[in-house]
Amino acid sequence: MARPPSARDFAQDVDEAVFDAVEDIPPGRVSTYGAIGRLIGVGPRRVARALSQGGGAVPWYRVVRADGSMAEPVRARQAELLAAEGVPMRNGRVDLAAVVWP
DNA sequence: TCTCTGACTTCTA
DNA sequence: ATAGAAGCCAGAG
Repeated sequence: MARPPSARDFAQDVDEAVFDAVEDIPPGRVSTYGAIGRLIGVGPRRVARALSQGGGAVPWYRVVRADGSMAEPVRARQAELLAAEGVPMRNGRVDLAAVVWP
């Protein structure tokens, strides 16, 4: 639709970029909020927000914190899903050195 | 307009 | 390794 860009459209575009980057993560690998945010050009909190809103359509569980830990609300579920993909974990934290995705 | 909050990160002690 | 503080981005009241 020919229509002047608005702030809301821009935000939606950023969300798409986040989802695209998350979908691009191969199975058995994980990435971090900060890494994705830097690739896209937004802050890590913006990535987390995008996933919390519409992460249901993407492998959000392949996104973990910078230190390998996971978000509280989904921590148990995420650990289960990652373990199912063969992601090595250590005391509740993902072994980023082994599965981190550039 | 201001303030609070959140699936975050990084620095310093 | 743990803890506290500052920074950053966007939505809700």
